Amino acid sequence: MAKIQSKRNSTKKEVIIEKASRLFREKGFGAASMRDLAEHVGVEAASLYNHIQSKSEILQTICFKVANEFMTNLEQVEASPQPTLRKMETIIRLHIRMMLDQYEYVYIADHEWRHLPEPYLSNFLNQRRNYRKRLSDILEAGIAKGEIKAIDPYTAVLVILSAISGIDSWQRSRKTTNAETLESNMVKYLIEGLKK
Amino acid sequence: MAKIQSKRNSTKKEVIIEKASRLFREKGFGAASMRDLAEHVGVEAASLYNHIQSKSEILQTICFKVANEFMTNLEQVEASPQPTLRKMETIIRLHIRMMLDQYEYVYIADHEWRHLPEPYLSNFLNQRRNYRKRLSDILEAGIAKGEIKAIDPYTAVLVILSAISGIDSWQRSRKTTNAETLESNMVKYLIEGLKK
DNA sequence: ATAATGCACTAACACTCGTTAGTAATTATA
DNA sequence: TATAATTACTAACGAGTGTTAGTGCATTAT
Repeated sequence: MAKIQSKRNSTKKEVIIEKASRLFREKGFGAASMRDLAEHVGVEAASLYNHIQSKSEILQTICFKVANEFMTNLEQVEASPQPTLRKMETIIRLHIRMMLDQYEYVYIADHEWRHLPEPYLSNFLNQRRNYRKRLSDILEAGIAKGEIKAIDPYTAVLVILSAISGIDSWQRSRKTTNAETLESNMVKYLIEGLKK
Repeated sequence: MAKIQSKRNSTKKEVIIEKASRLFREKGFGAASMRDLAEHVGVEAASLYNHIQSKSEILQTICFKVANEFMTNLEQVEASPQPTLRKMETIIRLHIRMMLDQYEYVYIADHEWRHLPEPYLSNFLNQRRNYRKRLSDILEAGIAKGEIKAIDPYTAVLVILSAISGIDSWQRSRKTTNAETLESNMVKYLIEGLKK
């Protein structure tokens, strides 16, 4: 019979989640059906349930995988002794690079979290709020130390994160600009706005 | 029997679209059902079809209403003799204000256009691409005239539009910051990045 | 060799979906 | 007041939803 596990070093569950991430991004979580997904995996819909518990479990896995990755990185930056501008640049570059080479996952965590069932939804939103708060704390500390311009930290965080998440609308027209150029252009714009 | 048209100066179709915009924004186009919508309007689902032709007609109406409003404004700005920085500020402020007081509509045009059926989908994306191109042309002209910093125009447009569309994640925590403050903070950050 | 597990299969359940037909009730026009 | 046009209603359609039960084959462990 048709077997899953095409690639080595990845469980069937991981294959399903990878295919699902592509599908959820293209059609949206609600519009993507399990039969859709099964077809992409090369299996009947019912067979998916030998590896996952539910459709929304897939969404949970994706959302929290991304959230954890960002959070881990943030903690490292917080613990480092770098000046504020460097900290921000590190964070911005990580966000851009995640957006570029884990596009599907990041996109879903950004746009499809609405469909998380409780209590995961609240959990996710709390983590998100917490992340932004700590980012804004970094900026605030930088302002207090006179390292960066006295801009409203909350607005700055909003602008920075939103600008990066907007890269998705660039993904579709990759031809004109390449990734490194985009990254450096974007960093320049966003960091310039923080300098004194 | 239960009648629609609660407010004067608005046809029943407009009432339906207004309620739908709220619903589509909250649950997403795919997850919002016609029976959901009908209940909010105070009518049976089938009755909606005396006023609209299909579910996706509602989405089309919303998306193109927003697109046209932005396009009209852009044409006025293009035709004006203002310096580049003023042009950009006018556009940025319009975007922010649209986001603030036509939130539901703008949000849907921003996030739910995926679900437009062809040929409306292509049409919409063309308009969007065109809009961004013309914005970036304004910046390019400004750079050529030496009025603003020599930043990559495409990246700048991406950052500006994305930053503004990210206001939606602020909408939910309105308490801390008020609208005018957010607008002026955001304009400051975004315009500062363009100055020489 | 035998038992045990893993996994894909078919079939089906219990919905929900957008939408249409046909009819009754209401409103506007004359 | 009689007639025409709107518009809301009930009932139902066919298709699609996530998910479960039960079955049998294939690989692995004993």
